[in-house]
Order: sequence, then structure tokens, then C-alpha cells
Amino acid sequence: MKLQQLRYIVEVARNNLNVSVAAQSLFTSQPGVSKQIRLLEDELGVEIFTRSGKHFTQVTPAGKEVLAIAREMLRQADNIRQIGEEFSDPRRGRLSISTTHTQARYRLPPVVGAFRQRYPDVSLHIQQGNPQQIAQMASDGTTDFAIATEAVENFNNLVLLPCYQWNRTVLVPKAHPLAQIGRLTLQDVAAYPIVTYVFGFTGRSVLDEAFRREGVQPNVVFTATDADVIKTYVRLGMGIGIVAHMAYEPGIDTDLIALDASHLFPASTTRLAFRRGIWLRGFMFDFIQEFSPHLTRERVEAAIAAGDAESVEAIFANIELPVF
Amino acid sequence: MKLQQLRYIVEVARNNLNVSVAAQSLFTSQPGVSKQIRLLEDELGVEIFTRSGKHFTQVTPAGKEVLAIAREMLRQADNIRQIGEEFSDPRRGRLSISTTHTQARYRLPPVVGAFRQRYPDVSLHIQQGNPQQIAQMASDGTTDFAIATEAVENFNNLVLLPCYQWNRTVLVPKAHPLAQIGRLTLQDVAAYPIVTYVFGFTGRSVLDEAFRREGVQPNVVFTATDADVIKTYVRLGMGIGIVAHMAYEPGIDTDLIALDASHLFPASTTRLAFRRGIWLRGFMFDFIQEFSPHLTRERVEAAIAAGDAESVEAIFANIELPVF
DNA sequence: CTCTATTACGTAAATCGTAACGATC
DNA sequence: GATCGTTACGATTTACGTAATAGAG
Repeated sequence: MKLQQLRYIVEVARNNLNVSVAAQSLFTSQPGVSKQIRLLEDELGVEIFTRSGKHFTQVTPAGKEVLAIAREMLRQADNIRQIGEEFSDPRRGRLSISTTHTQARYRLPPVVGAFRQRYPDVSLHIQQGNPQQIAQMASDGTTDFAIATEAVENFNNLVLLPCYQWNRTVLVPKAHPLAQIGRLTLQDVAAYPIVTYVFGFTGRSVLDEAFRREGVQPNVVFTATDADVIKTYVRLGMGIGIVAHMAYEPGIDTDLIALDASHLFPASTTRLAFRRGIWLRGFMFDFIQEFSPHLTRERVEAAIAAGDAESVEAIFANIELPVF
Repeated sequence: MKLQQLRYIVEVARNNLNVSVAAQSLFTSQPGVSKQIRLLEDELGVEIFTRSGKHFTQVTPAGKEVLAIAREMLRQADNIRQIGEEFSDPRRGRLSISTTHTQARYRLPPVVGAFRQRYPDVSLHIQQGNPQQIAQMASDGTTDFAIATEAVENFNNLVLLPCYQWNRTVLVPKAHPLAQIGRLTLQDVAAYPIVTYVFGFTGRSVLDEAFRREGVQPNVVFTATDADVIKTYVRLGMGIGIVAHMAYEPGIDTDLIALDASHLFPASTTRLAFRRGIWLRGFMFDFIQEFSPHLTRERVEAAIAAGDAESVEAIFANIELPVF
């Protein structure tokens, strides 16, 4: 059994059982992959894939189990490589993060700035996506970290770290009637057409739930995945915007009035997630703490050591999260 | 990085950093091992071992971390091999168990008999030892299962399955005065010299604790690690025996009287343990259930899936264990 | 002086790529 | 007929063993 062979079967499984495509993505020849898979199967005494003539048709039951362990082993091989890089040069490396527009646009810039100053030789890769994709990327190892408010809790191989809580703000043009009201009610908000996030993004479900609970029917006329687009349409007079508070930039959005809505909708919690079992480099711990000062290395390690989500919750039960 | 290289570094670490000895135990040449370790270190960019001249002196910090993961990977490679064997021939294989004399002598024989009948092609290897050694063997992979009453709970990489509870019996020769007493008290027992287990064996600590709590000073004149020896000395008139109830064999120990002591000492729980992360073959599940009928495959798998010892306890909280 | 790791080097084996083949859709 | 995996075969690389070398205790 060779690591190479495990790499081959995993890649073939990943590419819909197409050996040719797998070979290409492995930068090697197709017969080589074919041969090595056969050798592994001979050694183990079981077929990993079932063939019909010259085609791989499915993964055998034994193959399913072998693949699961093989994937785990390859991840551990990655971990060993990470250890090598960490100890040979702790200042150089790579950090990839999948996150939403809201985080990338409003919360991450100062964190990234400070981090880059401290670790100029660490290349940072930020990938945007919807919450589901973001969590998936961290879960399957495409990215190191996922930062999101939704969906991360649906993957049970992710370690979840609560980072901060945030509330919502209603944005209106200066001349809007609501700009004169002292304290908003849901009825006030529902009286006007609303521009806000698409479902599944940036706590949109919390919004819907709050209206539903009050028995108020909001008139959502336009949705977008990010606050920049929402603000644009608020400026066009299409309606009032409901966005995450951090999306309002005081020095820049001077033509808009931000009305606090923290009493109308429950706060949402943004979390940083990474796959259980990855080996975190020093600069990764530092990035986490830069993003959320209360997430010290000790606490993150405690969260990793904790088996299940409940034990992780317990670690952070007594820690007050910042609120934005 | 090759699995072979990982095997080499693990073996060198296991053999007090002596490459020559490690090479011997790997049935290969010493320069080969040396070379491969160098190649791995070059690839990773860190030294795994520190050298002073021509000697390996210690494991580097990076090496410690690499070794931990390497050991894990090699275990997973073993798991893959197990899967191969399971699916190519589920009836053939090997099962090794470390256990105490008490289990091997009184509890296991019928289980082993039934198991051998069902799986004649599975070779069974039973190793005896003291509870500490038994748990250690399962923990480091020397054996698949450990079956013991003590010590297994001290290794946090073991999955513990409660199998049954057992009480103690006082053994006396037929002519002994105690043979006339209806219901024993601790005072009755303490009135005579006692022959029982060595400390650390077969629930001896429970014994001591029960006497201490009652403020009674027992007169232990002879200790042994197994009931056969204890019975021999009881027969010689050296004292009364206190043994596990299952050590009294009605048809054979006809010259001894067994006096129930279940009300004097709390029951002890015997557990079956195996290292977290091993892949259990079908016959292993069957062996477990043969030993403890309530340990169905479903429950064992649930115990494996549970992260920590508390979650495992919860699974068996509502299950009544057999009492012997 | 002994023990131990490294270097040197030759041999054997494994890996990989190209080309040809055979089967499936 | 296009796609895809297997077989065949040759070339390169890699791994391993023996022998010689060099550093520590």
C-alpha cells in the first residue's frame, strides 16, 4: 500500500469514477493510475471499484470504507507537510478562507491588513460564496477556514468558534419619512417596500422569522446577496434597506440614514469554522485571534480537543461576545 | 512522503532512537533506513531527530508532532488492510485479547468455545497480564481487545464497553466454623485469616475499601493474582478465601463451601476495551456480543461514535448488566 | 576500540510514459 | 465512431543491500 495509490483511488472517486480525468488532474498518465489501482486492489484482496467491461461503474462497499480512511490518511499527510513548513519557516505559508460578501467587505479588511503586516510572507486567499458553499469548502478541505453566520452548523466535521454577534440596521435616504421616527417598530418597517438580503444570506431567515412572529407581512421588493447592491437600490428610492449594521459606513454612506433595528430582530452570531483534524499553523491561530480577540490559542485548542458541538458550546458559554 | 518512511521513523522512535535496531526489527538494512529518514527530513524541511555526530540523541519538537500523526496514519493503513481481509474473507482472520487470569480462566472458555465453533478460521490469541499491562496492550495496539475490571478507565484512547457485574464469594473448607453461619458480616470475615487477590487485581481495592469504611481490620495473610492459587491455600487451611463469585466451580470445588458476600462488597464491573479508531471486523463484533449479549453491533458502533467517556456511559445508562 | 550513522556504489525493482488493444456507449 | 480502461514494453527513477567511511562514547 502506497500513499500514491490512495491518492489515485480518492481522485478517481472524486472524478465520477473516470480514470482518465483523474489521471489528468494528477498530472500523470492514465495507464499508470489504472495499474496502481489494480495493484492496490490485488494487495488488499478486494476490488475498490466495480467494472463493467472497460468502465468503472460504482464504488464497492469495501471501497467506500477504504476511501473514507484513505481520505483521512491523505489529510494527515497534509498535516505532516504543514508541520514541516511551520517548523522550517513559521512566517511563510498559505491561508485560505471562504466567506461571505458581508465578512469580506466589512469585517475582514482591517483583520487582513493587520495580518498581512505581521505575516507578509503568508499568502492569503479569500473565496466568496453562499453560506452553504463556504461551509462545504472548509468541510472538504478546499479552504482552511470558513467564516459565516449560516450553514456552518450543518457540517458535523467542522469545529465552530463563535466570533461576534451583530444586529441589523434600517437604511433610508435622508428625505425618507422614517428618518424622523425616534424608535422603529416592525410595523413602521413593514409600511414601506423593503430591500434586503436573499434568503440564506446574512441572517435573512432571522428577519423573516421576526416578522412572522409579530404577524406582520413585510413587503420585500428586491433582494441581493450583498449590502453594496442593497444600498444602491435604497439610493434609487426602491425601498428601505435592512442590512447588517456593519454594512453602514459612517464616513462614506453620508447620503443614507442608519436607523437602529437591534430591538426588532434578534442578534446573529458569526462563526469561524475549520475541519476537525486539520493541523493549525501558528499564523492560523494568530489570524483567528486577530479576527476575534477572545479566541486565544488556548481556547481554540480546547475547542479542538472537545469531541462534540455541545462541549465546544460549553467552552464559550461564559465568554461575552462583542456585538456589532 | 512514503508510508515506508513513516514506518521507519516510528520504529526508530520506538527503539530508543537506535537506527540499527530499528532496521533489524524492520527486516531491512540500516543504511536504507538512515537514507529514507534523511529523504523524509529533506522533503519536510525539518529534522525529526537531532543528531550529535553519529548518534540520534532526541526527537525534535517538530518530530514529536510528525511522529504522532505518522503513528495514526500507520494505524489507518492497518485498518485498510483489515477492510480488505474482511471483505475478501470475513471468516478468516486474527483476534488478540489481553485479559486477566480471572477472565481467561472462568469467563472466557465458553465464549471462546462458541466463537471458535462459529469462526474456526479466526486465530485467537489470548495474552494474560496485570490490569495495567492489559490496558496498555490494547492502548498501544499490541492486542485488539482488553477485558478487565481495573485500569482500563485510565487510558483515554480506549473505548470502554461495560460487560457484566460480579460479586464476591467467601470460600471455606467444609469443616470451617463459618460454614455454619447463615448470613456473613464483615466482622465474621475479619475474624479469620484471609487469602485473596494481590492489590490491583480483580477488584481487590473494592475489598479494602469496604473493610476500611466499616472500620474493620482484615487479616490478609496471603495474596495471589489468581483464584486457583487462592483456592489451593484455602484447602491447605491457611485461611478463608475471598474470590470473584465466578471463580467457584460447583461441580469441581466440592471440597469448598461458597458463602455469598454480595451484600458485603459492592459489585465490580468488568469492561471490554479497544483503542478508539480501530476498524472492527465482523467477527470482532460477534465476539463482543458472544461475551456480552447486550453489546449488539448497533450499541458498540454507537459507543465508538460517541466522543468521550461520558457519552458512552449515557448509551449504557438504561441497560441492566448481568450480575455474576 | 566499539558502536553507530553516513557515504558510495552496484543491483534489483518499481514507476511511469508511449503505443497498441479491446470493450462499451 | 468516440470514449475509456487494460495490456505491453521500454526507459528512467527509486529503493535496497553490501562495503567502506567517519564520528562518539
